[in-house]
Amino acid sequence: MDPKPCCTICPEYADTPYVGLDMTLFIRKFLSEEEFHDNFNTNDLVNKALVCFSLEDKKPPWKLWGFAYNNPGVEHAEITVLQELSKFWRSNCMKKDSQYKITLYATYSPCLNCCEEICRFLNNKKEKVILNLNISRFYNFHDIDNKISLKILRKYGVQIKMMDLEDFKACFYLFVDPKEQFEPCEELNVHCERNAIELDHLWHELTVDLQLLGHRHTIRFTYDHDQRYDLALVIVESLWGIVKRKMRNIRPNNADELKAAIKATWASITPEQCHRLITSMPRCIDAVGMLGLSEYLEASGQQLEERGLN
DNA sequence: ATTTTCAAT
Repeated sequence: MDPKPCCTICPEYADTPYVGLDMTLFIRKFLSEEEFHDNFNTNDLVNKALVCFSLEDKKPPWKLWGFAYNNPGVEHAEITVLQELSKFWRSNCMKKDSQYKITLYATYSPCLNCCEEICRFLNNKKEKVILNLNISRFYNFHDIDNKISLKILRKYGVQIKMMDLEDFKACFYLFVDPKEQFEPCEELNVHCERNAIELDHLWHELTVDLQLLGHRHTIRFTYDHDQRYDLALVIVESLWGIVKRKMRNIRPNNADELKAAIKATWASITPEQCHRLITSMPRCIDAVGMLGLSEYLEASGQQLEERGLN
């Protein structure tokens, strides 16, 4: 059995010199029923990722659709899909006043890098683009980055949902052919419910992985739902890569100490680093400006002033 | 952790 997906390249791309993508992208092709069940499966171990995608404007039919697998060691599936969408954007006249909707059904939640690429993709669009991301299971949720990245995506307005029975069904009927009746895999509802709860927790918690700081266990603590605090923490989280490096030698003993350490670390972030955040996350910073959160951004007040946000 | 996770200890 070949563990890789069947490797026929779409005829219309047969002479396209794709590097690293030629075996993983399928445009206007349906999944086989077997592929669907192998990948959109909440029970078995799956060491590959699959993303089904569709692009539509206000009226049907889909402008572009298909699916992509990851290219082992080269590219995650999301990147392949984004590249294809970008290519479509470049080679078609997109109407500025139109509203585009991208729907993704992904077997794994996107990693930090993929989330950043999704943000970049959305940032580059002048048109209104709604992105619906339906996820079948979490990707390596032990790694804090894969949680924080979802929060960043959400702040960007991406509609994120852990797939429920209806979503699996919808994905099946949209992307599989030939197909029989949809058969949910065992325990699907149980897994879906757990996933939905997990995602809801994620939205309402600041999760900090103390393993990174030399502790053995991950500590999860909730913060209040005050929107200002929420946003401030999301900004801290978005800078987590920097914070992580800066906090290497700090050993907080409890959640309060940890919070204080994060706050202090945040305050020590340089304007240059903050500038990088501002340019990569304008929507987040806009929200900060609107809500008068600049006190949380003292270290970068200069940058905010320049942009007229405080 | 529910968890072998976009492979390859």
